[in-house]
Amino acid sequence: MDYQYYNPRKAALDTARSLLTAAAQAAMEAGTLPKADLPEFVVEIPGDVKNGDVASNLALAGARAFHKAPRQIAQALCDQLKLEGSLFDRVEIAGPGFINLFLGAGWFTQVVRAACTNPEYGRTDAGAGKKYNVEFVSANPTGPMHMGNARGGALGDCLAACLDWAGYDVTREFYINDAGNQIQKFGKSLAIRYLQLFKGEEACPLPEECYQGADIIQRAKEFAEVHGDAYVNADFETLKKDITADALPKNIEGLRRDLGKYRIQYDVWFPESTLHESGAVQAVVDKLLATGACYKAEDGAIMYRSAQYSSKYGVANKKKTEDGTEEEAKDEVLVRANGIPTYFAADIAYHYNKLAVRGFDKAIDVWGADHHGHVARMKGAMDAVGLDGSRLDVVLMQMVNLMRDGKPVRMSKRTGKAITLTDLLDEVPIDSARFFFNQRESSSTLDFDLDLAVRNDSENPVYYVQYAHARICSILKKLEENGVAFAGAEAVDAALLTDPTEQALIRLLSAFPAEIAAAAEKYDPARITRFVIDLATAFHRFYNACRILEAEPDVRQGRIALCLAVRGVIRNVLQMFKITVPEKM
RNA sequence: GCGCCCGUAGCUCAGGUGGAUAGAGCAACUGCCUUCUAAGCAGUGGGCCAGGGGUUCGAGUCCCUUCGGGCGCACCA
Repeated sequence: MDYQYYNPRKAALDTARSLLTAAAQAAMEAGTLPKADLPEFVVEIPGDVKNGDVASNLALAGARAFHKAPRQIAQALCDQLKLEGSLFDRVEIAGPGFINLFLGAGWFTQVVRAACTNPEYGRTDAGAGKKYNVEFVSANPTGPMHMGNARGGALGDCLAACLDWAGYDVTREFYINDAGNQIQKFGKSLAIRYLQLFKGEEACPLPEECYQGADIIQRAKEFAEVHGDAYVNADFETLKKDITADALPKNIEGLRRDLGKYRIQYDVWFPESTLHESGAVQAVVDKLLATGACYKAEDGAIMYRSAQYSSKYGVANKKKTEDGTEEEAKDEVLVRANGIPTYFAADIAYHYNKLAVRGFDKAIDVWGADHHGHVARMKGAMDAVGLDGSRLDVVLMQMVNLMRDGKPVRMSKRTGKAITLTDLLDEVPIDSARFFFNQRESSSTLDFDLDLAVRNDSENPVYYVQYAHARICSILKKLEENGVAFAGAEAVDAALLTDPTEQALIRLLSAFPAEIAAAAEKYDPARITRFVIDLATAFHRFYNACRILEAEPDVRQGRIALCLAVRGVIRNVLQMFKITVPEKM
């Protein structure tokens, strides 16, 4: 059998649903149930295995439609269930009328065989090759990256991996904000720092609104080393332009290098400046003017009627006026009176580029929750330019609290400034950082325990998972040394794996492809982190309950297959998330 | 004021489109290595799921509301 894209959990649920549907039809034809439209019903994996492998509430949900007691309906359905040749070999009516189905040994055998032979077990074609663009971090190239970027990097990269494994055609993208106000501010800060080198700080003080970081001084020094004082008496705008041209590429390269160290490789680095240069920004503004979504204000600025497009995607932000009363959300500026477009204008052009020019089916943006106010207007803007706002999804992630000794830490001891991504990675292993940032759903604030992240023991969940992998490698080596070889998946019979820990392990293994698909659908890679911890736990339990080397040969073959399967799944998860996969610890 | 996120064990958190007795880890206590990695496992205790209303066979989950905490409401990005 070909196990490519095999999803055993989905197979079980889909089979159960169609068996029940067929049974309901048969019961209606046989007259044991009155003819009626089939109600909506649930087919699910119960929390407790005593309640079956798959359970359905069809009889409960159908009480009204069939005018019968749920247990009677359940009986009528079970009388018509054709389990022969299906994945199931037993059915039970329980409690108020639940129908509980029990999977046969054949299904368990398939799961183990698939998981131990298919090196890409977990991969499915659920995404049908749709083109998805995941844009994340997109930090300003004007300074170092912060904790939000650290979380966003781990989240975006691992989300992209989940989408890839779920069968989407994924592009990882970084949007370089190399145009606009903050670049002007960047240039001004650099220029002043440069002049200070020759004239002293008193002669040209750095204004409050400029970037205060030491990195700016460093770049100014680098420029001075090459050009000396040649620019001291030059026109200030010329200095700004030339020093920006020198420093900006270095900063972008720095972002690339730091993110690379964090094991993030982008497919596309997209510079905002190209949208201005190519006329793409102008083009969307013209388009919006032509449709009437935009108009020219008295002072010459181009305004966009934001609210009427964004209301579909959420309530528009109300503005508060000085006397405390509210007014309707006012129109937004796309091009200032001085002719310079706002960030929003460029952003519309950028997302238009993703969806219309490059033809992505979906654009997913990972944003800090502090930008949530922009989600509705951005989606609305997609409608306004003639696209579909639902093709843009925004994953909002909440803040990170760094914790040390149980207390939040805000500032770096070394620099006295906010802790940067580089600071974090100097202190904490990259494995821990990537794992920890994906332990919580993005919608929850995340406490990052610095003490825990550096620990080399089982309390650190990343070590716990890695240890399970190393332990399996060690067992397999031991077997090899004892001349015990794996006879191949076809020899595996899961009916011999009857220990509760073995059954639990197989059930978990069976869920892996569905878990990845769910992570992709919900944009939530954290569930894979939790899954792999659960899998490691289930393995350690199995290891303590069952001997492998001394087991009966047929049982031993099954247990070796379990080891291979678990090793493969842990390896796949860690590799997806770009975490080291140690064979020895 | 308006909007978004959160509120579950002492702490950090899980709890598919409502389902059966609300689960882990940490912390506390008790056991398990002459046997494949003890960086592991087993067990014990611990809960008005923030409060109050609703919806129904059935609510931690859905609706309304109150109270706490975080984050936003720029011709910044």
